[in-house]
Amino acid sequence: MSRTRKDRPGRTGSLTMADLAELAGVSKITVSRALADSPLVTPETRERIQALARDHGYKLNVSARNLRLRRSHTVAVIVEMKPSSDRTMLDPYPLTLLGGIAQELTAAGYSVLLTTRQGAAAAAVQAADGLILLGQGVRQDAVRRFDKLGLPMVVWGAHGEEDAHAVVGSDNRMGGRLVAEHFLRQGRRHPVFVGNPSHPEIFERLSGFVDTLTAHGIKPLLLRRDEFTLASGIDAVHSLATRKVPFDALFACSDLLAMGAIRAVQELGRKVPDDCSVVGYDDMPMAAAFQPALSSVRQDWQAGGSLLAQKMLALIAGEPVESQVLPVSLVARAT
Amino acid sequence: MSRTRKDRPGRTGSLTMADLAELAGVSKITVSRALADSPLVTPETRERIQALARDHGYKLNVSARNLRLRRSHTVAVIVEMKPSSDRTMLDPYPLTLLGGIAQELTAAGYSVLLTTRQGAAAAAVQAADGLILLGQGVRQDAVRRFDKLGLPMVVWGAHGEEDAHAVVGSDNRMGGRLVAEHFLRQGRRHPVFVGNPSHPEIFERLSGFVDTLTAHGIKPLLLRRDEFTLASGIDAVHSLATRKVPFDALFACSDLLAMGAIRAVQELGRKVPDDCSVVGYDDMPMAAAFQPALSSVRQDWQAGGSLLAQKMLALIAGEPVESQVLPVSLVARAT
DNA sequence: ACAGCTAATGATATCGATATCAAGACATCG
DNA sequence: CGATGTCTTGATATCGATATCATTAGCTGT
Repeated sequence: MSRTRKDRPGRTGSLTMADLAELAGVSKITVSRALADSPLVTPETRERIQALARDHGYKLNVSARNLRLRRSHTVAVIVEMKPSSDRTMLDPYPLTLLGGIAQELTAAGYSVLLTTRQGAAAAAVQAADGLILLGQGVRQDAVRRFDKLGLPMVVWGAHGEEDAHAVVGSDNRMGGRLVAEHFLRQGRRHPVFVGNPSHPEIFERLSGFVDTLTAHGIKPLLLRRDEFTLASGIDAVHSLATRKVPFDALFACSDLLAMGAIRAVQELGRKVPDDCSVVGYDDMPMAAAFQPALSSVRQDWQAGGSLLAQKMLALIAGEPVESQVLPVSLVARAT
Repeated sequence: MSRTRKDRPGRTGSLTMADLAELAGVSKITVSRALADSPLVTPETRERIQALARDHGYKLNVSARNLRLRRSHTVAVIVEMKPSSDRTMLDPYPLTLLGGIAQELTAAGYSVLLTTRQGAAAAAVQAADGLILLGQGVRQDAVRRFDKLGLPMVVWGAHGEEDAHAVVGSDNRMGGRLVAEHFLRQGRRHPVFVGNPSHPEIFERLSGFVDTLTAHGIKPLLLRRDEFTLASGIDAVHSLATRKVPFDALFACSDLLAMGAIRAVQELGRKVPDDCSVVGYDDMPMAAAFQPALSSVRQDWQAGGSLLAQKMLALIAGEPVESQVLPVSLVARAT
């Protein structure tokens, strides 16, 4: 029984370049060149081999090529996906960041390898040409751990004092300041920040907010809420009411939280924005259709993703890359 | 100053098993076994080698292993990302599907390779152990094209008549029927469907909607809108008003569209739901906080993602897999 | 003591592609 | 006519891991 490669059991039934070479009566390397459109082979034989490859459904073995070329045209994106009640990357908005990254990288011919920090899958990360970290603070140990891989790396989040790598993030401090100024213009006396400041980005919003207000002699209250849900916003306001804490302005660090808060304030029989103004964060599309129309700080997640990807591509190309903060803007509507 | 990249001279900078072997005074294969916790090596030498690997920061070359083992522990997810005005996978909700997939697969030790249909990046797909297709209709040529790769494949979307592969999707027809019955119970006479029926899933919603209504002697109107935005919803209602078409019930195929429509209806001086009831789709979290509280068809994208992933894992394990439709439910609120 | 057995390790081939260098065919030029 | 150069193709080594089969050391049993 002749062992032709045609009758290999099962597998993918895929031929190798060696098979093609035999079929065409040339050597492997000629096949390799022909398929790569190398000018080193006669147009005639190139055509012939390419046709052969098409007809027989030849499929390149990417692992073999990656091994030989020592690059994978793949960028790993590592997201924080702890199943806790914390805001996870599985939320729609952080995922938008991923969408921006994917769009930019695939346009450049790169693939995106999506992984979590935990899990055995982390092994695959090492095959990547670069690393984008989402959802973990910059100073976390995770960042240092991945730094050890020696891969080009870009991080999304708050900026550290002395970052060893490029960081891209929204200007959260500016977001806090804009809202503070908004409240000051309205003459509010008892502003409250609602959110989870243990999250570095949100901490920055808080500090921009607090700094601006205290500079004007106003001392805001911090109401800590870990969840970014409607219920959490409602609950936050209830908590203020039962404690009889005075408040006339709320800065919630997500739109959902803000909407919940507004409903709760209204249920207390108080008017928004007359008795209490409210500002959210992210400016989701329906913020404008909310009643009353929600004021919110807009940050462009998708643009952030694109930027992360662009910096990554630059790093891979060996160019130097700087950290960058993306400006945010306050969209002042009714509340 | 940019210290973006570790500047090692020449080489890849990382050692290989051969290097470790030399350091430990054993052979490559012993190193391989030691690192794989194989019982074939003495616990003592295993410890020694593992310590050595740690100390020297040894990193496995995944491409090499993939080549040898002929599997990559990677599942490719191919999403439709055309930059048209169509609903793209970059929208938050379809991305949630991806979140579910990622969570399930990474928990099982697999990585997710995210790619678009176009682009050279498609090459990397062939290295995957399986393929999940999102965002393209089942009967599209794209599906057939990827089918040729001979990889385990699962598709998200509407179910075809005779599918050659496993399809998972929401029960869109049921969604349409539920809304139709809701309108019938309310005694509505002039229901309108707002959305883009060229999208197979949305076409199913439409047909479930229409079939149920016509069975009760009511003929709904189709108002075609391609975008899933607030503006589009507003515009849709305006178009009805200027054409003086009578309507007393709107079924919008996204919540955003529904919210825009509601605002437009209210601006016309008509009451929701008294003069016109409205139902959206997806039941986004803030649907409940909308005023009036939005009724919506709930579909669990993330669960869909998990299910896709589970079926993929089963396929990879060689088990047979059936197509499946996920039930949806109508969350009837004020509108 | 010697055949027979297990435990631990190693030599070699292999996965499928590409880089390097060499070689044959053919044309050009002094 | 021989030397040189260009064009096309090929033989071989290599990337870094693992499978297979062979080998050695240590142990038991009668």
